[in-house]
Amino acid sequence: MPELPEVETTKNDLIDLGFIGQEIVDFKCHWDNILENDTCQNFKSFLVHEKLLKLWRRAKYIVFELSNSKYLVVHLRMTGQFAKPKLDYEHLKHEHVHIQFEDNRWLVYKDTRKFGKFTIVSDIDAYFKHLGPEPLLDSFTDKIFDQCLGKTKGNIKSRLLNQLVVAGLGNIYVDEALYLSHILPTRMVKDVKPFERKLLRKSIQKVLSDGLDNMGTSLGTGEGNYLSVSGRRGQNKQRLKVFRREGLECFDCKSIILKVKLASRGTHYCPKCQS
DNA sequence: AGTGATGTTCAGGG
DNA sequence: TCCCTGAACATCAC
Ligand SMILES: [Zn+2]
Repeated sequence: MPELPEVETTKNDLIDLGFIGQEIVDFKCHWDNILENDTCQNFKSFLVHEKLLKLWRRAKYIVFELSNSKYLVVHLRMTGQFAKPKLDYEHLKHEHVHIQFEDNRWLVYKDTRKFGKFTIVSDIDAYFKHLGPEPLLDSFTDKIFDQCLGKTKGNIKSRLLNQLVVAGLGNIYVDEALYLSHILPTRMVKDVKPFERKLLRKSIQKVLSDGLDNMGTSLGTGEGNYLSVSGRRGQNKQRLKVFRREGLECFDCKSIILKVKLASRGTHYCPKCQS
């Protein structure tokens, strides 16, 4: 269930697989709903003979830039991941998309819950136009963040989960950033003061860059657990201060971390450090 | 065994 | 405009 650090790590690991510069020679899909805007046959005829020029990320999307000036955009949603490439084609459980490159290796997309999406995009700027700013760029300033947050009616957590406000945050890193900022997730956006907005912007960058340094957060061991390319675990779980720590002591004040439901999501906070 | 929860997003409706 | 709900699915912990 990848957020920005997990998607960035996956993208970086995909680059390391060495497919850039190669032509796509075959394409198979076994679950049509993963293909967003066309049939498997059309994806295949569109992709085959095109060269992979670049791999990059925007928000939680991975972009495969192709030689026909078009883009294969992949969203991992909850459980999407890329398996270790293999020379011989096989179709294992939970594997839904297979892309073969000219060195004959198959790039394998697996997705336990099948929520992931592959989309062919022509106008990439238009496709991403609605998204909020990239929080790890220098252009993500206090002023920009303040403008994006606005003074809207709802609570701060829901606001931060909205990809149109800030791109790339998800449930883990929102809870963590709010903890570092001493702000309760339930606080109304309009009640988040200017100095708190500055601290929140810094905290967002802190939790995301720490997450990235640790190659993402792998929480469990089951099928739905986040893993980067070839099944490598992220190491960021040990750094989490509140997420999935309900019932345990706050590292700062020793209060018991609480968990409630907010924005239809499990939400973790310290009742003493956050207000 | 049944029930609710799970790291995402989208559409629909109040 | 904003947010809640349900849906898209499979697995896991009670
Ligand atoms: Zn505390």
